[in-house]
Amino acid sequence: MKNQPRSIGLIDCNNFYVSCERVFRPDILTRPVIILSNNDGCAVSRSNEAKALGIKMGVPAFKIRDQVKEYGIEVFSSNYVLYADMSNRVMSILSEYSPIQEIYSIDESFLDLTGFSDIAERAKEMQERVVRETGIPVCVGIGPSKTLAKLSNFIAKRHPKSRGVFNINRLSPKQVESVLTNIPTDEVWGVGRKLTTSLSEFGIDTVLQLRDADVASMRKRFGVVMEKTIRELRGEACIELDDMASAKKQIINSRSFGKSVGTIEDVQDALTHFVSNAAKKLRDQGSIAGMMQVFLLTDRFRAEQPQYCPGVTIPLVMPTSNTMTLQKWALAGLDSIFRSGYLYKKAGVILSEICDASSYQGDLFAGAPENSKIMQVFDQMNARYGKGTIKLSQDGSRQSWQMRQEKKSPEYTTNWDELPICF
DNA sequence: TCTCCGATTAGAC
DNA sequence: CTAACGGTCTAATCGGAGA
Repeated sequence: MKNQPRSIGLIDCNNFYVSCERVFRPDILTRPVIILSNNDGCAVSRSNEAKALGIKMGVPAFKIRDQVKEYGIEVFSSNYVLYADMSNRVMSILSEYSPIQEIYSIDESFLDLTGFSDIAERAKEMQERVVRETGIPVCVGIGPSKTLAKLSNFIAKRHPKSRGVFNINRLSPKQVESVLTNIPTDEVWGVGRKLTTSLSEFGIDTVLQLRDADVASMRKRFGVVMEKTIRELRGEACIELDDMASAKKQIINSRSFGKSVGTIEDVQDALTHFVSNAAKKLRDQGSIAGMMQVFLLTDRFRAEQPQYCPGVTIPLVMPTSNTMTLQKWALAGLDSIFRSGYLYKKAGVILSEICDASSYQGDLFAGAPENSKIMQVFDQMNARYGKGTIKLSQDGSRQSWQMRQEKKSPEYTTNWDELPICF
């Protein structure tokens, strides 16, 4: 039993954001489509047609304006409410196919399929069910390690012959070699731009070369992550599936502004809003934070303007998740770093030193950790009557910094008011 | 010189 | 027409301060 290879599945939604939009827009099923990042900044999801037109991942929107016009590319702002809801539907279906699921990102899930005798049929079935019940097409990659499952998924996506399912465990060693020799190292999970360059200087350009490199010397040169990657490529499962959604160790809320702002009032308004969001996330995972950082950035793409990117770290003597307390400290921090005469493009807050709210013993003389009753009521009201029903006075009341989102589709699945059809 | 810790980097999506 | 290059998260590594 122990000698049987693990069968780890990696299910990845195809062009996820584009696919979500297409579910409600059958008219764009065969058209080039792209989805822009926050602030309508960069292309972060592309349909195959858009990829074929040469639209690169992450390209700034203004740089492809001409192609958008010439080819009639359909452009959408990010609609995270919709994507999150579609993701939940997909993940929920997938969860029925294994008791061990790790939801790795909004559009990817690992499943442990080890021990199932009918892996090929299961993979096929989950793929068909997801597309039938949600409209989202997915590919399934299977391998003895997470890294090889990811690589299998890449093969499934690239080779139409696989029909969206590929299991590297079914290949002979010879076949594996011929497959891996045709894939460049940068397709490997954990190998990014820098490593690709360094590896190439070492004469390593294909996945096969990387797999067969000497572990000891590679570790010495590139570190422990590289060693794990190589072992995983050899079929040794070094990275376990992480069943439980683990509590975040750091919570960031930051945003680029729709246009740069120069007054402290505008930055205060944005910052209090970011703190509200971050504190809500903190409470949702039942945590409190012991450290807060506040930062400001001017527009780094405007080299001719004076640049100033300050930040301040604020230790919280009494860890808390109370929005009002956190906002008070954030505004004090802002006062200490804000300088007029600059145009700020982005601001944000980082909560860290996060621990469990219930485990915190508190200061003997300070009494119990800050009474969180008021925040509980606050959260309950917003949950019941809708986000933003109650908020603190300063939170996001100005519009000056709001991000651009000019092409957002309706929240089809979660908001009656946005449905395009009148009943 | 060693250790600790915050800051930076690299990677993922 | 404006003006126009994202947001979170983790882990490893770097490098300075203090012991």
